[in-house]
Amino acid sequence: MTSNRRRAATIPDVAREAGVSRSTASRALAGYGSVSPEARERVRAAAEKLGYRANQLARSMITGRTHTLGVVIADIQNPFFAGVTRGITDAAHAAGYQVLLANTDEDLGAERAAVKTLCDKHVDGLVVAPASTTEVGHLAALVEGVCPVVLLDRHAPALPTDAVTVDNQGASEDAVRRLIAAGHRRIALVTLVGSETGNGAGAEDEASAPGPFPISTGVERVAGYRAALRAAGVEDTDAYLRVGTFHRQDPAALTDELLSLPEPPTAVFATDSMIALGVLSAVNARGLRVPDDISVVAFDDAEWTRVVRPRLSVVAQPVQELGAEAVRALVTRIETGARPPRHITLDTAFITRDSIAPPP
DNA sequence: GTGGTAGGCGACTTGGTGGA
DNA sequence: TCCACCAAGTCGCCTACCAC
Repeated sequence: MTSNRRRAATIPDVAREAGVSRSTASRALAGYGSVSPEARERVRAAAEKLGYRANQLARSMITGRTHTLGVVIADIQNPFFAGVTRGITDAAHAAGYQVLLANTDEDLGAERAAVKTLCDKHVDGLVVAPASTTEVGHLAALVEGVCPVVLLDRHAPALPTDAVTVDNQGASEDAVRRLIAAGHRRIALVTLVGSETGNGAGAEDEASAPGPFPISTGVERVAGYRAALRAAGVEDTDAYLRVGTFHRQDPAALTDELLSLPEPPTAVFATDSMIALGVLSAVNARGLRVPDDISVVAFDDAEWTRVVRPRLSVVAQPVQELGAEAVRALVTRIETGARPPRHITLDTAFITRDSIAPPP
């Protein structure tokens, strides 16, 4: 079987067309050494005529660099990661890098496969939102080797590399404190964790039990929730804490279970905007009104939270800036080599809208 | 300023050799 | 004949060096 694909023009082709040697053509195209203006123009014209494009594969062989970044995100459908990816691609292009994207659905096995695939493609570095911040052996091997890694949205203390996050605990504590200030005492938290954790949290029968959490984000947001409740004198801080498993438990079902309790919560804190959708779905299904019957607060300022009625009060993260900062940290690490790992923490802001009211 | 040449990058294929 | 193993060659490009 023969290929219909025409052979791409190479430097020898351009040199022949321009009537110069390969050396001169190469010098003129790459902009090094000395080339007369006339020869440079002839080479340029020949390259344009032949549609010459430098072979990046061949160039990568020499330089050892592909100018490609691998990005491993947890949930491509989540508006948070859509915004983060926008920040990543903009910052990468500005720095002269292309991006290869992989989605893991918060699954550790899928993450390991994605990391392997991207490394096989010889990306210059990886931005990873890890499905687990405790099981990071596959990333540790890279950090110790030749592929720099920057963690995004989550950080793993055992992994000596850069991480870019927000102050999840502080932001969560602040959000719950605002519900307490509005008079609430029965405040629920609904969250999801990855599907394969290796520590039991992914088991079906343990799904609604509080912790352990495989992701630092979950640990910190729950810690902030508990801290705020403790500070308000609430003894059983886990009575209204519900932890589901990504793709197994529906946040709406978890919320419905909470609303079935003899003393149901008067407020719900959803740890991301997708979970908030599930919470609202369950609230609507029961004919309850926000905020008259139940107050709702979400982590993430997704666009829809500003459009629905009532508009949701949220913890806003600098979503695009998270991605851009991760790329900047990664490019610095690629281009300047080893330096002590940094944990960059960006600020959040609580946005008060219409979904908080005193308890009924 | 220019031309010619050699070496090297990494993954893969091809061909030669030796042993079972 | 089959298999395993190894060396050499392939691809396109960059770079250094020397000669003119």
